[in-house]
Amino acid sequence: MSDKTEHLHGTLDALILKTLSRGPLHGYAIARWLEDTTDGALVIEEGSLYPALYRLEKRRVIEAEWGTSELGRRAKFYALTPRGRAELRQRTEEWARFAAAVSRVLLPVT
Amino acid sequence: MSDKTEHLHGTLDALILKTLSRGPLHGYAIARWLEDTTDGALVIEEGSLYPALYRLEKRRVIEAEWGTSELGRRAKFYALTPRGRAELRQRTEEWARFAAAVSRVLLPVT
DNA sequence: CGGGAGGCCTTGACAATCTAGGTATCGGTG
DNA sequence: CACCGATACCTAGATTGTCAAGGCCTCCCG
Repeated sequence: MSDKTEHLHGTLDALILKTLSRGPLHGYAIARWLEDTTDGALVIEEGSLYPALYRLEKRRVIEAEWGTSELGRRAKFYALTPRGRAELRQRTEEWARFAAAVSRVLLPVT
Repeated sequence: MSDKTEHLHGTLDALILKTLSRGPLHGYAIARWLEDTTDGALVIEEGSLYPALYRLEKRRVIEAEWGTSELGRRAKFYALTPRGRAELRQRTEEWARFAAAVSRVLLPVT
């Protein structure tokens, strides 16, 4: 239905961090939230999501804790660490610069 | 000096096509032009560029012809095919949607 | 003569994503 | 009751595209 999401490359981490910046969430909810708030423009495959979460946890930019979801299911909640906030700031800035550069090239009508 | 350009993933093809949309250029000039017009925000490594050009040529969205550069050197000039123009349109649209979605998530201050 | 810039190319490593599976629980429906 | 879809997690393997680092050749300039 929608795009090749290969674009995500290098962006997923930032998206996850940003999603968590409004409070802890479990993995499934992160994917849901991203897809919902972008009206399906972003599709987060579970095969990308969980490895990404694991990476981020290992680098201590997020931390995990088992809990119970809104629907009463066992779920692992992730929260941003201070390092995570710092990294989010930096990644966001990188994205902004990159996106601006690409848009400057791509969007002008020739 | 500048960013990790890993972001390029999936975007390089579109950037090349767009660069060629203003007329044939040789590989080296494509990289130069992209870096210049983005003030160095985009850095195109030759190890990414030439494989990309080869891919695009094989898919017949660009075609190559040997010629002579402005400086009198042997150089391979690439030109957009009709299929290339179509693909450029499509890729540009995809990028726009993707970038809009990511920006919508990433840029709001929380 | 040496070196840098212009030009092209390739090999191998690496990193991130996707595909496609798997597990388990719960709620609703035929 | 049997089943299926949604919720929730996880993983192995293939794929892909980028990067790093090299090599090649020619021209020009100091």
